[in-house]
Amino acid sequence: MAHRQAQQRRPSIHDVASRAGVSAATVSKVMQGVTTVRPENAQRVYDAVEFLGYRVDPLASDMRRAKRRIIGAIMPEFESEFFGSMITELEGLAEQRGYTLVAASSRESEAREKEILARMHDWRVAGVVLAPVRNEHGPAAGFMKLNGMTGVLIDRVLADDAFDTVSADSAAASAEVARELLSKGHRHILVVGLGHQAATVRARLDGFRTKALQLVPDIRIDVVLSESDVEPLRSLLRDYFAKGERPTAVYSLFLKGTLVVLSEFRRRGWHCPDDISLVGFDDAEWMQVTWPAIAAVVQPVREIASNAVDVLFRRIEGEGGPPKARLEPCKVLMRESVGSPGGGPHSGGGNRQ
Amino acid sequence: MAHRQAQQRRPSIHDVASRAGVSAATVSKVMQGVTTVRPENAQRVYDAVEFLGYRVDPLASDMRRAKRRIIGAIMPEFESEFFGSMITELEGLAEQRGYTLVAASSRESEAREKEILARMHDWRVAGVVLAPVRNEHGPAAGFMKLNGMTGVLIDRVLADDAFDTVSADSAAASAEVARELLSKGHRHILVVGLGHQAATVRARLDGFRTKALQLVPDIRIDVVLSESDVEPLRSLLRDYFAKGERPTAVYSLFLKGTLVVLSEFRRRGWHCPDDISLVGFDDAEWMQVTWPAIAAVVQPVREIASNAVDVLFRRIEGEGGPPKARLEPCKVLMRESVGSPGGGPHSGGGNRQ
DNA sequence: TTGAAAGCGCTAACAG
DNA sequence: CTGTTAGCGCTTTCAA
Repeated sequence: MAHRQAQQRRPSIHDVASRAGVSAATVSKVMQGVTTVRPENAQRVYDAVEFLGYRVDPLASDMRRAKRRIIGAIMPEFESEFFGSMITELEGLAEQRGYTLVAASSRESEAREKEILARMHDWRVAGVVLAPVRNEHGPAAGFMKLNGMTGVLIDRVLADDAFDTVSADSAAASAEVARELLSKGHRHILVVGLGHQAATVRARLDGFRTKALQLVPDIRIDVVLSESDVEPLRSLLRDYFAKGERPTAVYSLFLKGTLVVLSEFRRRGWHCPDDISLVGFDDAEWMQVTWPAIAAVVQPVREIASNAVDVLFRRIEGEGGPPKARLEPCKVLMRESVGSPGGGPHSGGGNRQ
Repeated sequence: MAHRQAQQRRPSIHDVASRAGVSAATVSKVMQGVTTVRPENAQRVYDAVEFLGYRVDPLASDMRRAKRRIIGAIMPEFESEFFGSMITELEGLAEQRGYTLVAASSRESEAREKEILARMHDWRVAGVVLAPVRNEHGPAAGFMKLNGMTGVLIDRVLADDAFDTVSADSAAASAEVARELLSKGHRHILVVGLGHQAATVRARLDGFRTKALQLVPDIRIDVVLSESDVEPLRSLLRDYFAKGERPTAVYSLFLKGTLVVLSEFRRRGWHCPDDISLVGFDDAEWMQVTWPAIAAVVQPVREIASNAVDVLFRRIEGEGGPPKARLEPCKVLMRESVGSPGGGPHSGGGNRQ
């Protein structure tokens, strides 16, 4: 029970000390669970703490310590389920270790990414979980390196010579998508992506292409990549289909791409899977309630988050050694949006989920 | 240009002071833009700052100031577009004012909400933007009140006697949905909601019902409310339809409800709008690319965020007066999921995008 | 086992 | 206009 009324100033360690009749140093020790305090005194401290409703000021406390118990997280956006859950996970994990997470969105801008990082450096964060906008070679990673910050890179990265990385095994997942689509009989497939995310998009594309060519050497794979932004993709795609191209399946390498593809299908009046099949990288809750349900590659958010945090704290605690690159396996959920080419209505058998 | 190499210790204000040949106090003044410093000295400080790559430590600085330039944000979740954009907006707004945003997810738990708040209080945040799990009367708001914290309540709130509130005008939006559905000829409508969000769900329900009854006194409105969680809603809904109920339209009062409704439609093989119409509170990107596109009420995220921050800073700066309750107008986007009852295939005319 | 003293990095009050 | 002094709230030697 807090006995103080809505107070002006919160009680400080000295208030506790004087009420308990000990020194601030002793209170500090008790609060940190040091065992060399006489039980009698400890009890007096506990009583005073309870009476005053005292709580340690974590910032003041960090001020004196070596490292601050804060970790930073920088994501390209907060609006998607993927990064939203990522932040939720990271926050929980940080909290478990007695750290506070400060999260910021780079809003897909490398410039902003670097500014945020500089601000986090000002905050003397103990470490940073950075999901770079583009890849591991951006200015933000450079800044971290230059300033000797400790951090881990996630998501749109493959491997780095300065930082540990944790990401989804895009290549393997894409290979599996290739296997699934080819096994359904698709022989002309369009792959849609965003070029500037280099690292991962490349891995996804290569993983898909390599496996596909290995299984069916004369498979036809078209690629529509938008270099910079999502919007151009819309017209590139429109042009592609306007030329009369008629692949039997589309594999979108990222979530917004899947939305763009769907909206292009709408425009042309095509339905999945009767007119064309679709698989997207990145799952979302709505994909299983729409009709048809959209097949998707599910990234293991929890695994990525927990590995990232593990690795990060290992570095924070001073563990050395060369940076490691972790890849976490994805799940591929084939849903109704995938059928057999030419299957037509009510014949696209073999759908799971 | 920073001339230091990857340093062990960041330069402090004293390093700058001694290099510039002035006192720390003078450096502090220069950094804060105080104009009463002799230009010559100011220049020496700037030079030293640049040479050393010095940046003020915001935490140390706050330590001495009255208030810390940190504001906290607590959202029920980060996974949805709504709260994701909310955080993005809040972060940007806080940053504009030189504040850092510390965000946390209560994960739909009032217990956790209160814990987070206590931690933020420990941090001596200048203010809090709280989107309560349930409503303005939860334990978290009580905690804030009790501890004299300054804050603003958003989203699932209507009005409070201790804090300013900012939320979407759910009632007005729901009235508009009623008007739209009735004008299309619907006379039997199911409303689906989650009871425990009391404040807003009640407003949405009442807004809808009042307007509907006013327009068509003998309209039939069924209500399926799940008290606690989303999952029970699924079976309640199943039972409802199993009884043979056959409304011509469904209005879901919250996003997850819309997903549940859609998935129930799937299960029964019903298509919108031919078999039944659907409108959901809360918009999402995917809703305009699915087939049919889902009609939705769009909450004005930016307006809510910017008003919340305005109001909050006004309080932080000591402005008095009774708490105000703001309601921001929503947009209702009627899309293909809404047609006329009995319209059947290709006759659900009058759809707008 | 304890507490006095010395700060962490910064700012504010007040002499000079 | 500038520097000295005195802290913010806490932790950490280190001597007692």
